[in-house]
Amino acid sequence: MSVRLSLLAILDQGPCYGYQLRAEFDRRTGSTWPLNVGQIYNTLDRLERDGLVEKGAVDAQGHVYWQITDPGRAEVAAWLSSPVERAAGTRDELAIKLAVAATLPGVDVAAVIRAQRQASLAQLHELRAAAFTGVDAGGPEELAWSLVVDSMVFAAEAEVRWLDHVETRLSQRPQHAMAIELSTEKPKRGRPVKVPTTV
Amino acid sequence: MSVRLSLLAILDQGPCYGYQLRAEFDRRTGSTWPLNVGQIYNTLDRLERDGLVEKGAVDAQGHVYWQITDPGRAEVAAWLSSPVERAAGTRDELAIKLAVAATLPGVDVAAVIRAQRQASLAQLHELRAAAFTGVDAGGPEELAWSLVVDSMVFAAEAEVRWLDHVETRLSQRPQHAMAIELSTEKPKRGRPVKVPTTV
DNA sequence: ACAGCCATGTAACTTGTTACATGATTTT
DNA sequence: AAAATCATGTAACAAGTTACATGGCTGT
Repeated sequence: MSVRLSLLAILDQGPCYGYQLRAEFDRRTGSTWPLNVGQIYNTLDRLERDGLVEKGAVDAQGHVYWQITDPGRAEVAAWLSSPVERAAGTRDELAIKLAVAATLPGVDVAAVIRAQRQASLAQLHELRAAAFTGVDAGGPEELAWSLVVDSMVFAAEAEVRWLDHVETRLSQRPQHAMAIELSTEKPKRGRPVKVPTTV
Repeated sequence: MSVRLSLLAILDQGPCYGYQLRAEFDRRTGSTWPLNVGQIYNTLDRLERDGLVEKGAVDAQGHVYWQITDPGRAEVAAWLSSPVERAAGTRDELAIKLAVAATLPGVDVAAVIRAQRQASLAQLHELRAAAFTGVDAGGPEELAWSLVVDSMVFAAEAEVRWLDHVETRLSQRPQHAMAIELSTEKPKRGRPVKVPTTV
């Protein structure tokens, strides 16, 4: 939902045309995750379908301007005032992968962890180098870019720390103590979700 | 891709029928992200379409067993041996949101950060409490669950740290120094993606 | 003239996700 | 007998993403 809502939030500042929206999004996210132009028009159509934006005027150059509606403004306000729920809400690809790999008898978890750790660490170093070149950040665009890179650095650090943590915990017990065989008995549902949802 | 590949990896251990697959997935991920049953059959159909699994025998109870194919096995091997690329590859909802919010003139970024920080911190405390109840983890299922919760703890910690970091950096300069007005000039593409991809 | 960017759009597709229908079996 | 769980499936949709088609304009 972040692309959709980001575009909506930009439109909340004033009407834009499609191509312009991409540039606005790219600048504001430090061009870190460049957006395919087609997706803009796609998303605009869907936002219009949902009544959050509407086609506005066309200027002399032929630019098709889109403007936000009242429901759209409400949507943006709700987005900005409510936190992003990730921990319990969204699936964590790496956590899933490692949990599954660790509980599968035939899998060399240690190797999976090693490979991931190496890649994550390499990434972290590159990120730190990139972050370093951007500390002199003068303009707002550089600052925005710098914040995004920092978030990646923090996330990568946490990832490496967690990998080490997992490696330690797994090394304390033999591989077979972790493995879960395919149950031939009737499957029972596991314990109910214990992780709080905080919604 | 993680659900799809997780199911495939489980099938790599031996044939399963749909309903069983859900239980296997749930147990192995600590029932943290319970899977809608329908998605299983959905995913199996798509895996079959892609030639990664095939319908196998039906037992006396009427259970439809699915088995992995050679291409499927190769896919699992590739998945396990290659790292998950998140930092530069996948979009970070919160980073996008904050970067956009911070560069939008009319937005009270500080309030957004405060709200997020409060929610993330509350989540973190709940997670730590949940993790604490699980440290005595005896069985493999408890251990798997514990690892997943730990990953959430580490991620939440990093999130809070980053939020504080952002707050500090933003408080150093006035709000207007961060804002990026909608450009009326011809949009130019920003700097090319500087963040390394490590692929 | 030709290459390349500006600009709008369309069509197809991916994974994930939910709601619903339908029976069989099991438990209470 | 009723309720719950087991088990398989279908239909629809969301958001993201890409490839492609089509013009106009601009710089070389």
